[in-house]
Order: sequence, then C-alpha cells, then structure tokens
Amino acid sequence: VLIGEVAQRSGVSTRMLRHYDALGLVRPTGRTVGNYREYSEEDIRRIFHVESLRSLGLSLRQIGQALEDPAFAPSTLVSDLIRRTEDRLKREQELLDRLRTVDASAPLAWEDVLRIVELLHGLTSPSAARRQQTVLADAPVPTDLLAEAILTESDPHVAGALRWALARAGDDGVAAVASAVYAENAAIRRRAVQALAELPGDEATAVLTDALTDSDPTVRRHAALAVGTRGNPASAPTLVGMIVEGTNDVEAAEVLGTLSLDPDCADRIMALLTHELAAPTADPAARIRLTQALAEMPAPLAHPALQHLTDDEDPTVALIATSLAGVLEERING
Amino acid sequence: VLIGEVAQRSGVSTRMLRHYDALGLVRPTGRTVGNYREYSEEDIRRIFHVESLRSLGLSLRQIGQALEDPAFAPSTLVSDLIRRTEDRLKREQELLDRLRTVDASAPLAWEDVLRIVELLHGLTSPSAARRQQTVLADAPVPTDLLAEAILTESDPHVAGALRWALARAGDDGVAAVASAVYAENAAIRRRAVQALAELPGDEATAVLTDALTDSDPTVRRHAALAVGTRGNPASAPTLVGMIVEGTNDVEAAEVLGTLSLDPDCADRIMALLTHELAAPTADPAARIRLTQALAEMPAPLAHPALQHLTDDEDPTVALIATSLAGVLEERING
DNA sequence: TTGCTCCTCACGTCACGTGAGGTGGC
DNA sequence: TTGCTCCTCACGTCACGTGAGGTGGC
Repeated sequence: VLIGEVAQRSGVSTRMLRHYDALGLVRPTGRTVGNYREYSEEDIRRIFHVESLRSLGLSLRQIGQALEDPAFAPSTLVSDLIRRTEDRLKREQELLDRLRTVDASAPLAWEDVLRIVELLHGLTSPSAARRQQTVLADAPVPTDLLAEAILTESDPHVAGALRWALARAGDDGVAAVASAVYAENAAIRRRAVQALAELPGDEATAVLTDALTDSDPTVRRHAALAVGTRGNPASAPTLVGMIVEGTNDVEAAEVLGTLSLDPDCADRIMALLTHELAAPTADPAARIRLTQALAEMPAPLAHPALQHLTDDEDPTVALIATSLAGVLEERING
Repeated sequence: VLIGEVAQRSGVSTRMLRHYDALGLVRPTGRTVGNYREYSEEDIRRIFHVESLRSLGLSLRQIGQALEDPAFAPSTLVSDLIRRTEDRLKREQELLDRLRTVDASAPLAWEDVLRIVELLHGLTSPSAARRQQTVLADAPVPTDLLAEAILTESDPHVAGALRWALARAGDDGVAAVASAVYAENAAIRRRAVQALAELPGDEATAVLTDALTDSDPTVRRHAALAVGTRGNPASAPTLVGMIVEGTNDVEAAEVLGTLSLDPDCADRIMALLTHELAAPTADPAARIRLTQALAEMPAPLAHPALQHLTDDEDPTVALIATSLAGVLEERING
C-alpha cells in the first residue's frame, strides 16, 4: 500500500507518515522499485496504534518508547499524563473565567481590558494586603467583580472591605450576590448572607428572609440577625436559639429587644424565652444568658419574669435576676 | 533600569525581554554607553501591560496589534479567544475522561492500554453501526465501559445491545449502573432504569423500587413494569396509570395480571381499575383500555366486573365487556 | 585582575504545513 | 506527452531555553 492510500485510510497526513518514518516510529516494510514507501497491513495496524496513543496525549517520543521498550510500563506515565491534564484543565478554566469577566465588562478599547485584568489580578492576588489595597483603591471595582470576590474571600479583613465597597456601590449589589444565597456550597451562602446583611432595601430583606430556613446554622444565624434588625419577627426562634447556644448571644438579645417594640411580637418572644428557661434540658450557662437577655425586653414584661427568677434554684440565675430586676425598677421609677 | 532588574521586578526572563525588543513589542527607551538596554518606568509599565494581555491568552503578535493599532478593537478577539478556550477545555476534559478510564483498567502493558482505547473509540464512534459492532464483537467490553455507554447511548438498537451485554456480564452490572438512577439528568435515569430492568437480583429490584417515586414519569413507568414483574405490588398504581394514559398499556395490564396471582393484591388492583372506570373524568379510550385490562385479572374477580359493564352507557365498552365476559365463561367452564 | 552583568548570534524544542525541485508509472 | 503520485530537502511556525563567544564597569 502506497503512502497516499495509507494517509486516506488512517487520516494521518503523508507529511506525518514520512515524519513517523524518519523518527523510526513506523517504518514501512518495503520500497517499490521507484523508491516509493510500501506499507504492509501490519504497518497500518501500527499506525493506528500510534494514533491511539496520541489520543491519550503521549508525545511521539513516548509512543516510540511505549511500542519498543517492554520495560517502559504504562502506569507511571498514565498517572503523570492525568496530573498534567488536570493542571491544564484548571488553567484553561481560570483563563476562561478571566476572559468571560473581561467580555462581560464590554470593553471598547484595550485600555478597558487592561483595567479589568489588573483589577482581577489584584482581587485574586495571594497577598491579602494586595487584595485589600485593590478594594480600597481610588478606582471603584465593578459590582460583579466585587460580588465574585466576596463569595470566595476567606480573609476577614478583606471580606469586610469588600462588603463595605459593595454597600457603597449602590442598588445592583443586591442582585449581584442574591443568587449565591441558594448556592450549593455553604461557605458561599454564608458570605452571601453576610454581604446582604449590610445592604439596605426590600430585595435584600426578602432574600435574607428566605435564608432563615437554610440548612446551615451559621447562615440561619446571620440571616436572623439581619432580618430581625429589619423588624421581621420570623427571626425570633433562631435568635432565641443563638442565646441558648451562646453564639452571638448578646447581639441576638439586642435584636430581640428591638423586635419587642411591637407588643404582639414582645409577647411571643417572652413566651419563647420563658419556655427555654423552664426547659428541663436547659444547661446552666444557657439559663444565665437567657436571664440576661430578659433585660433587653420591655420592662413591664421583663420585670415580672425576672422577679420570678429571683428565687430560682440556680443561685447565679437568682443573683443576676435580682440585680437586673433592680435596674429595671430604677428605670421604671426614674 | 538595566535588563536584569527589570526581569526581577516583572518576572519576565531577560531572554523574553530581548525577544520583546526584537519584535518591537517593548523597545527600551535608551541604551547606556556600553550598549546596555536602559528601560524607563514607562517601558516597565508597558511590560506589565504585555503580561496582562498574555494572561488572557493573546499571542505576542496580537498584543503588538492591541497596543499599537487603535482600530484593532477587543470585542471580536475576546469572543474568539473565549470560543477557542471553550474548545480546548472540552477537548482537555474528554482527554482526562479517556485517561481516567484507561487508568481505572490498571493496564500492565501498553497492549492493554491499546485495547481499552480502541474499545473506547468504538463505543464513542459517531457511527451507530460501529458502536453496535464494538458491543457485539468477540472481545467482551469491561462492565464499567458498558455502564458508561448505556447511560449516554441514544440509538435504541445500540442501547439494546449494550443492555444485553451488561446483563451477560454478570453481577457487577447492577453496581455499575445503580447510582445513575439518582442522577440529575432524567434521560440518564431512564437509561439506568431500563438497564436495571433487564438485570436479575434483589439489588436491582431494590434500586428499581426506589425509582417508582422518581419525578420523571417515564422513569416511573419503566420501574413499575420491572418491579411489577418481580412481584412488588407497589407498582400497581403506576401500572394502572399507564393503562389510563395508554402508554405501554398492554404490557402494564399483563404485569397487573401476574401481580394478581396474590389474592390480596388482586383485590387492591381490582379496586384501582374499577375506580378509574367509574371516574367521571375518564375519557372513553381510557375506559376501553381499562375494560380490556380486566381480562388479565383472575376470572372470579374479572367476570362480575365485566358482567356489570355489559350494559355500560358507552356501547363500545359494553360490546368489549360482553365479548370478554364470554371468553372468561368459556375459560371457567372449559 | 576577578566576577558580574550585559551584548549578539544562533541552535534546539515539537508536531506539523508548505513549498521547491525532481522523478517514476499510467 | 500530460497529469498524478511519489521522492528528498528544507524552511517556517511560536514562545521560549540555553549555550557560545565577547565586552564593559566595579
């Protein structure tokens, strides 16, 4: 079989078949009288083997070794190829993300492209200081970049700066992070809720209210503090739970106090608090925190409850209740 | 600033800085008396611009144009880069899949690698005939490759051959496709259920029973036929539904007949069938199919029901009921 | 004088495509 | 004779690394 037909049948160009010959990869069995390369069926099978190995990303040199050297085992090379391919895949994915971000900014000139790329480099720098500096620089960071950065930032200071910048950016900040409240990754949901907590407006409130039923406790707690501050009593059970568990309990108690400016709501919160205080499973430290939380409630409701706790069987609770009841009395009388 | 310091500050090798100079990309502003390249701060800024654009995948030639030619707009090039990157990403992903499959087969020699790659090419060939031929060839296809192919095969004939090969492969076939019953993609779940339907054993039955509550109706129906055949009465409502809707109704009726060999089950199925027949919303064609299905039920139960339908207000139903009741009488007496 | 940095020129990498210039078989 | 296939040799691609051989400033 002459080289042209082999090329047709195998899909390998005549140029490459000659190259394989020169490298010694596939030497045609014979030559015609006119010095034409003459391939046997066995040669052609070998060409297909070469192409098979090429489809796995082996270099021609590696293919040569694989087909010649019996001591050259596949295992090491294959796992090496896997590692390298994973690497390239990751880099290509990062490149694509970068390109999409640039494209989304609809640059009119290459200067615009350079601006975005530099911002991007700053925001994804391994140095937290550099990231911080990029956020706080004079050039405002586009909202979508801020949102993206917020959802992946692990350094608390930089995260704070990013949230501040997002809040300053205005209305579209909410839209940019809102969808992340429904992300699969809990860490992303937490960051989204923290960012939304600092953004005003009904839209943010609505999404935060959704987050009250999140599967992740930290998300629920961030949402409860934010939503409670905005006057939604649906946050009350989570806030009481925070006091019981001792996570951000002081802040939670304050928010409950704010919510209690509404009389109906105050009644319901008092019921929750006294229920937890009376629970047989309540641990002493939790009962102390609950007692302290009562002081944030409206005096007419809190005072009788504290009065009742002054002869609690836990002496610490009794002591705190006595003290707080005194403070409330002064407040009422003074 | 001399070239060495520029290289340090920018991270670009002196070799490349000279190359940029030769290409005219970044020409250092001056030369020292000793003919050393002398870069200005402006030159260095330009180097960073070049690196920014390189991080987007532009070639040096494209960077030259971008920085020189004001008419060379980013938009076209950027979307072109995106398209090419998506392409490469896809190819890299396919390569990685191939490599992982090869690695999973733990090849000891390159011949083993070649075998797997050729099977893989055969199974993913765009030609259905080629795929079919690969499945039916003498060399048995490893179970995991069969499973993968089954879940993506769209040609019904090839799919049938794949399921047949999987059933012949023995026990680990179930394990290989079972998890796909919980895949997100409904088409994959359908294929998994169809494959499991042809596999014997309690494990397959358990997974198929799970699929009875799938959100996709086709998945539920395939599961109901399979699970019903294996004697699980939980499939009955779906099977009756298939008769009402006229999808695979004959087969569904047969399976209901088999289930009715158990007297308790027969009573429940009769209740479902007569309930549907009496439903005020039942369409005429559905009532005909339900009437026909009664003939598959045990004669002592089916006969009175058919007798009652002989004076149905739908004359077609009445006619069929009369005829089937006659057949049953013959069967009872004969 | 010794190290160091810089210079230019040029080859090698890797898998090819694309000629140029020439020849053999129908 | 004409068109086709084949031959060898060799340059170009693209972003580099790595010399060789030489020079200027501390």
